[in-house]
Amino acid sequence: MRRRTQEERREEAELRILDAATRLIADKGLDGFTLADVGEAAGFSRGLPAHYFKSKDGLLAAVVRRLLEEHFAAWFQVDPSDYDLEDMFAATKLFFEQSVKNPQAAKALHVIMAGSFYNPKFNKMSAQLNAQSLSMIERVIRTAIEKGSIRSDIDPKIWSVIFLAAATGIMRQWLADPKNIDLRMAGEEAMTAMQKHISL
Amino acid sequence: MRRRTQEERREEAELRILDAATRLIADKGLDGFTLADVGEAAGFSRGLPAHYFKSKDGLLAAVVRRLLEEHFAAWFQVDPSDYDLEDMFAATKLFFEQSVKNPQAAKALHVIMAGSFYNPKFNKMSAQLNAQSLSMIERVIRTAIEKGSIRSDIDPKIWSVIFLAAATGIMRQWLADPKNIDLRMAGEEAMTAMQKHISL
Amino acid sequence: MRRRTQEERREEAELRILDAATRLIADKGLDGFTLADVGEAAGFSRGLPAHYFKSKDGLLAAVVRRLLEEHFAAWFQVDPSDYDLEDMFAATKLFFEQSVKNPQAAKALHVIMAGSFYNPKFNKMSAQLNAQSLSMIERVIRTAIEKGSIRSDIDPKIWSVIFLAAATGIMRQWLADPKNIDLRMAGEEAMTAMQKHISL
Amino acid sequence: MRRRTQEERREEAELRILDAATRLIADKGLDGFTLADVGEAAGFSRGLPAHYFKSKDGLLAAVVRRLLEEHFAAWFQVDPSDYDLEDMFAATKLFFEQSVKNPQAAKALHVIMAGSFYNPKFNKMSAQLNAQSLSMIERVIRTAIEKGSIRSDIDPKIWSVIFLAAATGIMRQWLADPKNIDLRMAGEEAMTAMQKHISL
DNA sequence: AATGAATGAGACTTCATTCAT
DNA sequence: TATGAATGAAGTCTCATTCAT
Repeated sequence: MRRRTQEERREEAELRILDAATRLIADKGLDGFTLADVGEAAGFSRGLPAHYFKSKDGLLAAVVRRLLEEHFAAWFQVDPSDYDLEDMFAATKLFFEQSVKNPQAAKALHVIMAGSFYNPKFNKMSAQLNAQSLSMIERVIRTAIEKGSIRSDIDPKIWSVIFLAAATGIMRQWLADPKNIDLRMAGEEAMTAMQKHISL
Repeated sequence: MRRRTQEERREEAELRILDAATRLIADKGLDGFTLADVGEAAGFSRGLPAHYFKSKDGLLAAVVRRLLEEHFAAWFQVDPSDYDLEDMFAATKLFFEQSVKNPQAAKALHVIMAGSFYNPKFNKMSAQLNAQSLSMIERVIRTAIEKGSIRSDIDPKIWSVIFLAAATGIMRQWLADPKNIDLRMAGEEAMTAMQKHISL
Repeated sequence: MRRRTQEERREEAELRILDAATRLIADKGLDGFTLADVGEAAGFSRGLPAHYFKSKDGLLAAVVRRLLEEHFAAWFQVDPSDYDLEDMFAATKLFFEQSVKNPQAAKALHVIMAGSFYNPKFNKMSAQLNAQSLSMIERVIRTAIEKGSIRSDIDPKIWSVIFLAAATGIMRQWLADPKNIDLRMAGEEAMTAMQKHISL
Repeated sequence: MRRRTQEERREEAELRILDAATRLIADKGLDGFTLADVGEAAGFSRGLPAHYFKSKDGLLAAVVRRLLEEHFAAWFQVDPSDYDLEDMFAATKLFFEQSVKNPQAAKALHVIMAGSFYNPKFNKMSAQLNAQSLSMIERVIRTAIEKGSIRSDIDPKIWSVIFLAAATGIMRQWLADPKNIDLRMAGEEAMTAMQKHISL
């Protein structure tokens, strides 16, 4: 049996570290763990995370990158041009499904977003994701109005805010108390309600 | 007479410290300032905040207490028993008004809630506020259903989640980017939409 | 008996820390001790030096400042305008005397100068001291030429380099091996030789 | 044939590593680079320097060895027995020439000497070089006195210190500020002056 | 032979907290 | 009462070194 190549070792180690970091972020919050904790949680030495990612911010950035790429790409990396209302609701549903399937990833992403409020390195990113989501929703609404599928007296900007607010707000509550909040039901109900309200 | 003055001075000093702390929480986040910073920002010595509030947690607790008492009492300290739908929407509107009037307080409260997720001393409080809000909304909805003012096929639990989600979600976006988000308009629009949707 | 005031405590503590740092620099070199070592050597906690001086560089800067101010002011903070050759040789002699009296200070200064070669924060300072010394010597020589007390075919720039080289070079050897080098004799002999050589 | 090539390759690789190390020492100081830096600067892997030289100290020792052997042999590895004053001044001049031709080597040597003061592994070497230089100069002076070419009232020990001081002091200034210091001129002038002074 | 992955000790630095004045 | 001096624990980060491939 051939031993793992260097590259494989490295790659696997990085992934295990990112996993451990994601878990720790979800479980203890951004300030609740140290780089050394991550190393140990991943089954490596206390120094390895720093060795790979140079700094805690570097590690967090890598975690964010991975979360966006591997878990929530459908939502965050979307081309809004050929998106209609149905697609958007479907994507939102997918986002919720993903989150239920991998609550730790969802929680970690949420924690990072919230905690990045004051970290100059991250608030730009979180602001960007927010703005990107808003403008995507807004365009979808505008297109739907033009197509005549929803009422024309709907303010797209306001309603993009409301839509995003509902989605993230429900998410927040579910993450805070997963046992008592039914993410899927609340999500669907809210979306249906909004859809009905703004439809012709 | 002399005695009174001492007490007053103490009280005023405490208030100035709490104000400074609120400002710093809003501007730099929970971990972005030290007790000494608070003392200096309040125009006192570096040691006074510790002297008055014993610890940073003590100071934060006092800040929370004050924010809830003085700024957001209408929302958080409500007796849901004699509350109807109108009252609730009015209270929400008031909450938004308060926040626009005193954004720093609103932001500080938000930051504390988010950041207290993993602070054992505070997550109980934030969970409580959340649960309290939810159950209050839920009871209001139930009562409204009984009174026949809203549809009976509405799930009070789900809709309390949705309502709170919308309110806090809009709040979050406004705090993150006050210039681009119109808190009052988005808030009112969202509330009206929900009200219409669940009404008979 | 009255206890020490806060200010006195602070001042004394700072001095003791600077003394300890000077000693450690002389004994172990710039990289041979930690801030914690300084605190303990001064009889305080391991954290105090960092508390006062923020960083190791900050502590070193304070040590330099103090050495220049308290031990070697005569040489380094001179107004060259009213200086003649005699004054300069006297100052040099004084510098050697000072060094013999307080070898630790002399050694610390030397170590810092040498070690600052690559520390951006300090090489400016050491370059400055060097340039300042050179230009002072050069002006003294020029004035002496004008006054006719030394030969006119002497190149002031070259000889300022030679003079400074001899002084610092002798210093260096003495510091490296105080028992085998007679700083005063070598210094005086060198100065006398140079003086004779450049005099008419 | 094959064997030879391997050895040559190894030898060339070692030389390139030593060159890179010399460059880095001159440019960044003893603590300003890592073994990995050396590997990369030499165009090899990050691990090769450690592989060849076992440790950083090992690498430094090799650098010193090479500098003394290849660049400054004339000065440092001299047999003083058959040396006269002329030879010594010639050797000094040669040392200066070498340094001008290969300033990086000169600077590296200087940096190592200065920085080795407190490195137990190296201070012995630097002390030895110093002592060796002094005793060589002293013997040359004594011989010259016996031969009657310089004054008998010259103290050989003192003057060996002065001579070495001037040479190294000028060197130091030139290394610190090569543009403003004329090493050759200052060196020659200083040597001529000393020679004249101690000659009959 | 050569690469680079992984370790772990130790440095710097920050700050809540305690204590002296 | 109020100030600020002093402590010490803990975190981040760097690297020489060892080890696997």
